[in-house]
Amino acid sequence: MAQANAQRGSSGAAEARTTTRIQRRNRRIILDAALEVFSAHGFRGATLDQIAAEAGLSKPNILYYFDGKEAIHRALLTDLLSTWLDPLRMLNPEGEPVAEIMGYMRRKLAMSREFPRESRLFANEILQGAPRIEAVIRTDLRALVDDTAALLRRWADQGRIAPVDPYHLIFSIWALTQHYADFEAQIRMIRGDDTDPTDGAEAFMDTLYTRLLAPR
Amino acid sequence: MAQANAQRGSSGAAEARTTTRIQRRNRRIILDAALEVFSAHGFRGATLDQIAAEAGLSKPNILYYFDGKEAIHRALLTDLLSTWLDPLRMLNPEGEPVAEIMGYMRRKLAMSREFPRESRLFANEILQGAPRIEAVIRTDLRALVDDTAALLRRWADQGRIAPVDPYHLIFSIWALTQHYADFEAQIRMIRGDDTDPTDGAEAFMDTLYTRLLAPR
DNA sequence: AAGAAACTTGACTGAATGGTCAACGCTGGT
DNA sequence: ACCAGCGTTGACCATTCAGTCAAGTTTCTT
Repeated sequence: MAQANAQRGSSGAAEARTTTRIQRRNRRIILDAALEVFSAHGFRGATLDQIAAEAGLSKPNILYYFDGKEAIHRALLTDLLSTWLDPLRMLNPEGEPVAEIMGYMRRKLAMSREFPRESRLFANEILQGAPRIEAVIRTDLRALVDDTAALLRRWADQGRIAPVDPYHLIFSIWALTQHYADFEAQIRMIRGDDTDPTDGAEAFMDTLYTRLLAPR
Repeated sequence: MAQANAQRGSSGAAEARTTTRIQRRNRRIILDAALEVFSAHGFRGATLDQIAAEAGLSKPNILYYFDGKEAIHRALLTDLLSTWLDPLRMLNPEGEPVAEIMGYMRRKLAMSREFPRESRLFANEILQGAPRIEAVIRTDLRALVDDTAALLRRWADQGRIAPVDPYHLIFSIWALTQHYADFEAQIRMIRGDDTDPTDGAEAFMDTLYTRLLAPR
């Protein structure tokens, strides 16, 4: 860790860093290439040369924009995390409970379909024990989940949804939606490579959660 | 690929290979150590030195028993796959449909709890696109799933379970059970490190599938 | 007991890979 | 038109890591 004048990110001092047009463009190109490579091969499996090739830039040029492999990975995860948690934040406590939960499920499934690379990047990180995002999970995500669980329990107490363990309800939505992105390879091999893995998934999950949550 | 007289595995010729006591013991030790390391760091992230250290053997000794890193990994996956598919094979077409499906779900969940390392090894492989087990998935697993799906559809046609997409039903069981092993780190960080991640999972899934499958 | 075969390892090697550096564009402001 | 500093890269390092080898030690068989 030394030079790299082209720093940005949350750790930079309060100077008015003038990011040029070229900087913005190249950083985006690099992050996109890195997402492609990291999500396909994992952190250790990815090489700077692969990222450079994918980005169409030279390796030293990559390192001109980022402090190292680790820094690129960190930048990706940081960007990802807020995006990843957004659907959960959009739960409206004032809304109709079942519709709200279904909406969350659909948003999450849509993200798996639209951002499978991000999903795999995240899955890889958690599989390794989440060493690089442990702090965020223990604080931000945990608080968000606790709040949501409390809301779900309130809804259950009011008899507006069936009483179920709110944590497992949330985990089940994560599990199902992640699965369609992370295990896409397996699903394709079983259902045929030409089928969209998420085909029918929404209908299935719709039925699943409608029956689970219907107040009795 | 050259020497390594201590070969075994499914590719060996039909000679009566006399595996000694030491060979059996050390191979088991190596595979166990490799499972530990591969499941924690992925294929590329694992090193032979780590495996050797974990096994308490020297690196050349590891290579005396296996043809290379790749061979160890292949051996693990091969061993794993049959174990992994067993619960599905145990579905009894003559049994009571809902009870059979619940039984499958419970067996799968039990495996996630008892063999989280195997689960993560498998998840890692699929995440990378399943390059090393693609053949088995496309043949054995696919056939097994197709058969099971046909059985489920028959049960639905007979009105013994609610009509649901059989493939997504199977995928959902995989997704939920794998999640508790593969995303254990995340679950622990959210629910507290002292809680068993699968606590309450069985009850939740029980409710979930009971309501989904109840004939209407 | 002794020879053969099985087992073990310290010391290497070659390739891959993250990162550095000095030198060379190129561009925008004046 | 010029030049300061941003942008770019070929050529290099240092380290890591899979795999080799020759020389040992242990175990089995008779």
